[in-house]
Formats: sequence, structure tokens, C-alpha cells
Amino acid sequence: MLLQHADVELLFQFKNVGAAVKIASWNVNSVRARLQNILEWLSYSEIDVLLMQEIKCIEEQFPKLEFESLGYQVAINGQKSYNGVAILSKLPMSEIVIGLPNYMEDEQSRYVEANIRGIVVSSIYLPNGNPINSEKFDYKIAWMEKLKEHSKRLLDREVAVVLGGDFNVVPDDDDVHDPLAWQNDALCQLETRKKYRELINLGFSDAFRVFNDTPGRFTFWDYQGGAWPKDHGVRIDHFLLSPHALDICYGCSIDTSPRGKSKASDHTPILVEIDHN
DNA sequence: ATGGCACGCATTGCGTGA
Repeated sequence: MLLQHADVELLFQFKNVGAAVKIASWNVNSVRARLQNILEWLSYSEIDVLLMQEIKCIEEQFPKLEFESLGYQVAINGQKSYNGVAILSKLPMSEIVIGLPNYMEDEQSRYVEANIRGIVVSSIYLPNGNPINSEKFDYKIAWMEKLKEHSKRLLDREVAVVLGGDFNVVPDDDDVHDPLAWQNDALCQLETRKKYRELINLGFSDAFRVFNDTPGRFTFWDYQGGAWPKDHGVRIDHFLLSPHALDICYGCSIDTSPRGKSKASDHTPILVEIDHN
């Protein structure tokens, strides 16, 4: 039997009743340059909340109307030309936090947080930190320390906390196609990994590794050198879940399909599904 | 053979990214 349009709508509604909230994180590498890719992906991926990084624009330039017409509320921490993060949510957002509250002197826009149905959700764009032995690397480590401090305060609330974003951290050599080629990169430094583990050890779980122990699963492939067709990638986009969030988490996956499209971002989305109530 | 790609911003070049 052929499904009529109305039947499809009905099935769609049933699927969402009492089901999971689907949260995705995607470094889009410019929201304006990537608008068509993002809209296309949203049209079939049933995303309730999208955390974006590297929107590369100020709030006034953000294509709000295009997302609002799809039913999303928008929270933005913008910046001219570089960085910038946002949260799109089909569920109501409250208690929006722009920037790390303990790092108001930070000149770069890398953090936005909202309360969504009692869950604290953050969109994070952690500094890259290259080259090593530079002030950029020092800034990365300092930023991670500030994130750690704030995350500890979030954990103290004993609610579900979902930290999602581009952490610019390769947690383990299993998370990079060629550890030797990347050994001098800021993303793979021991100091970077230690600081990341300090954050994790406050009580967070790397959601992807809770559900999948396959080595060589990536979220970023450089534009250069045919990295995507050769699968020369790194896993640097993560969801870190507090214990209360992990308790209600159904799964975590990487959707590689957007990376193969034309005009693609160099990152692809990572997703978690969290129980409604 | 040690660069190769793509973005924004300002202009065909530069800074940035990972």
C-alpha cells in the first residue's frame, strides 16, 4: 500500500510522542556560506536542537528567519568574521548564557548555553591552539581551564548537562587516521589531552565512546589533500554528558553524509538522543 | 615535489583554520 502524505505526517507525529529529543552539534564553517547545506540536512534529519560552531558572523547577519520558519528558536553568540556559536531549538529555551560566565574578558565568541526542558545544553567552540609553543596554544589551555571551572558549577546543580561542540581535542590515537602525522598538532598534545581528561573526570562521559568503541571514526576531514575521499580524519567534535544526561541517553552517532555534499563544511554533525522526560 | 582548500574581508592578497 502506498502511503499518502497525511499518513506520513501521522507516523511522524507518533514517532515523536514520548520519544527522544535529538540534539546535534555541527561546526558549519560559516552559517551564511553553508545555509543551503544546513537547511537540506535539517529537512531530513529530524533535529530538535542544533548546536552550531564557527558561524563566522555577528548576530545581525545570522539568517534567523530561515531557521525560525522551520520552527526553531535561536540563541546566538556572534563575532565578526571568525568563531561564533549558536543554538537552534524547536523546544523552548530559557536561561540563555552568552559566553563563559567566569571568562567575561574573553574577546572571542566560543560559548552559548541554554536550558531546554530542564536540560542544560551548551554549544562550544574550543580554540584550535596551533601552532604549539605559541600564545595561541596557551589561550587554548587557559580556555579549557575556564570551561572546566564553569562545567563543575553546572555539575553541582545535579541536572542533566549536555556539552556539545567542536572541542578541537583528539582524545586518543584511535581518533586520528595517522597519529604520527599529527603528533606536533595542538589537537593531539599530551597537555591538551590531559586538560580534556580533567574536564571528563569531573564526571562527564564522552557519549560517542559510551556507544561505539570502533577506532577511526571521525568528524573532521581537511579540505586539502583529498582527506575526505581517503578518510584521513580526526574525531574532534564531541558530546560530553553529565551522569543525569547519560542516564537518559539512547545513543550517539556521527552522520557523515553532509561531508560528501558539494560546498560542504569540513566538519560533519554528531548526534545524541536524549529521553524527553 | 613540503603545497595542496575554503572562509570573510577587502580587493586578486591576507589572516585564519586543523
